[in-house]
Amino acid sequence: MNFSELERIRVEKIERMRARGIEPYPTRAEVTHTTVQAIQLYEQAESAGSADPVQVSVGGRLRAIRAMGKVTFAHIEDGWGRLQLFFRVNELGEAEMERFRDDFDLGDFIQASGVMFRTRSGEITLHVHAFKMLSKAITPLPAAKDEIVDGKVVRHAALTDPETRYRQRYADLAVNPEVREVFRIRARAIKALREYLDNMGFLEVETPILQPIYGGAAARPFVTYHNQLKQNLYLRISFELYLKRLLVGMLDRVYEIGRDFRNEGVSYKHNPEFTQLEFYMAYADYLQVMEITEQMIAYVAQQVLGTTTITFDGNTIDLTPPWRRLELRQGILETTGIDIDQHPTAESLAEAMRAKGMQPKPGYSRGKLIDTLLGDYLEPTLIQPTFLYNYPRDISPLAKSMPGNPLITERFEGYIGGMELCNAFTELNDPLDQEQRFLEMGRDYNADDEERHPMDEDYLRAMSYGMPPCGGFGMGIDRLAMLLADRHTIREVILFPHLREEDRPGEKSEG
RNA sequence: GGGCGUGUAGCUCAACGGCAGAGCAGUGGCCUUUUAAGCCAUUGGUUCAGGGUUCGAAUCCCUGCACGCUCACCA
Repeated sequence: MNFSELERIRVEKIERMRARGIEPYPTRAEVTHTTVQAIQLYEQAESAGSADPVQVSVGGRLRAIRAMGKVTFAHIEDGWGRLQLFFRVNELGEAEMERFRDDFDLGDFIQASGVMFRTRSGEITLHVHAFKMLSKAITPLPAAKDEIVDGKVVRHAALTDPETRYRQRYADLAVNPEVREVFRIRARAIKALREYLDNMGFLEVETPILQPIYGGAAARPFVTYHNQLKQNLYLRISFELYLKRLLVGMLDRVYEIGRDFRNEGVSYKHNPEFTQLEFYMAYADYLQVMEITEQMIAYVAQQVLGTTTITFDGNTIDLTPPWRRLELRQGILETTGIDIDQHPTAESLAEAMRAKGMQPKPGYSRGKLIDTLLGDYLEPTLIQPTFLYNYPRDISPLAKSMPGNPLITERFEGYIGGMELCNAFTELNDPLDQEQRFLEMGRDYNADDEERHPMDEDYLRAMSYGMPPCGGFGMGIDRLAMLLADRHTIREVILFPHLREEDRPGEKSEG
């Protein structure tokens, strides 16, 4: 390891400690309470009027040291909270006071034992009678100082550089407690989703991540290779086709929470790998799935935040069911003045768009043009929860057509905060129709090999055994976490988001 | 991939063609109820990398790298 001057000073402290027979990385701790438990214990004793000393042993990272000669104050922080420590020469003696001063730095993990009390200024504090090093930090944490303003911790000069925060998430988490809270929110949301679906009788399953044929979405895959099988495998871009096979096998309600991989550009709402929830429910249609969706999201918000009203990007958003339902055609008509029903062909629709001063991509299908209208004009306006429903068939190859209108499918997408959150439909379960859709898709993408999807023969074989009518649902968990934690880029809700490889010392990067 | 922007001490930031600085952190000292403790002293720099212009470059120009924003792409 290459050490900076600051680090070298700490390494020398380690050597001095070892020379004195003190282990800077002891094998075991003897911690009896968390910081928060220690404070609660004292508050209980206080309100009960007990005179018995409240003895605790706590562990945590040193976040502040205020040495004042014969007395020293410090704050430690553990995963639950923070606690002030009070060291006084009267109890510890000169030698121990000196040992603390010489051996300990900000960032070190310390164990402290003693009796809880209140200082003159009223802060519940541990009066330290004994302490030991639990783990010596060599690298100083990105410095930050705290100020208590109206009972809230205000952190000054915290680590803010996004590159450092993402590359060294451990340091980010260590000094920015609100970042830790984001990932607690995320974990609670996933737990609540599981609870909700489990209570409905859904079975959680795991399906292949390495797939011989990828499908279920339109995205370029990551490709890998199995040496013994001598074949290419693809990292899944969705779970859909495998989960629906399970309905053929009489697992009527299944869901999976896991990682999808899409070899596409990154943005504030796209990461190459992201977490998805998909569920499939036999004998349900997209209207029932719609109701489940709004109930489920409201449940999750209630469990995670204790309310169904959230704040996202400055907007107050009410997740209470029922959510607004807006036919896609109507939504586009209202935001652009274009009635897609009046334009049954791509040419006609493109002409209408040009008449409005838009620049539709040449060669786009009618469905892709509609998707452009949706993404560019309608989506940003959908701040309050909204279900857009009834999508064109040619951009919905796995969804069932509406009875009596083969060009429209029973599909909806849920939008919140101007962002697509989920996508669902009445699943296509007619194997002959499905084969036809695959063929149409192949034609659409014939020109561009990268986007063309291979025909999944085994999926058709499964469906030809008979698939019950069913509703299916997919949702980006990262985006849900963004909404619940009020974070505006996906990297803030992914612990280790992808960044370009870091320049390594000694290696010249080639132009 | 395109456009715009950023890159200076461990962290947060100044200096914008003329001696590379501050606060915090660090180091040494004083201080027995502090809490962004205070006071005194002090260390610390390949100014992202490489090239160019200039008497002189952190500053201007070029190239590269990384990051951010944005556009494109992403049923």
